[in-house]
Amino acid sequence: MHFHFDPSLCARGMNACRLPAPEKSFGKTENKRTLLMKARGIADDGYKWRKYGQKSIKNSPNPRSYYRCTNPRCNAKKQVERSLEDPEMLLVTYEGLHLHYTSHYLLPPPQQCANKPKLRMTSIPAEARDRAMKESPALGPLILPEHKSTHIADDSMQTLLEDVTRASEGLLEDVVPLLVRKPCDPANYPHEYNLSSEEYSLSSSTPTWSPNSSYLDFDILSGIL
DNA sequence: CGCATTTGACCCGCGC
DNA sequence: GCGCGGGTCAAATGCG
Repeated sequence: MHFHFDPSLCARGMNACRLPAPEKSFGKTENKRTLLMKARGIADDGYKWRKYGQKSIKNSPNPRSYYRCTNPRCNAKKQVERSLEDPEMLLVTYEGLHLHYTSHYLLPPPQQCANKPKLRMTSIPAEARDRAMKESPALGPLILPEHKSTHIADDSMQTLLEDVTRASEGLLEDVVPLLVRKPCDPANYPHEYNLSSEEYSLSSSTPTWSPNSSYLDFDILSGIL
């Protein structure tokens, strides 16, 4: 399994992930990508997953859980297991493509967001923003100088969603946090802020998201857009 | 009652 | 051929 992990990002509360090249599995190249993300900061990926198996893995104290997209037309799967090095980290391996879009891309009218949290940009390092700007010009409207604003405007959000929607095929959708797609829906805040790590279970089909973590990791976006 | 989760059994590829 | 390990199936169980 190949992944690249930057501990400094996690130290800053980022969901530190890299998208490596597709892995080889069983002798053939598959559309398989592994993410490493912090358990308490993990975002709901917006899809409904059905757990269909769990296996204990040799030389690992942590079982691996197998999930399949509940959409019958869809062959997307993912595997989730805790990292050996850091039990707070999750290894999420996505395989296959979503053959459908999620309704989560639909944003409510801006006025409905008036009293709801907006995307915060403060935890995004300047170098990451600069790199994302260079590599993903489409994100330009989103990347605001910190001294001007710490929030993303609704129209910028719309721009992102349009770009993401255009670019999204399967795996991309998996790594776009639900709150990016639908930030104003109270249903996306199912857990209390003080959720303890003990309460978080890998058996849940809907990983938790913590409002204390950054919503949007530009390292992820710059890697996939 | 319908759907999701659990979990042991089964299948398959690989190495020896 | 055999054993091992990873992935999937499916019946049992739990839950809303």
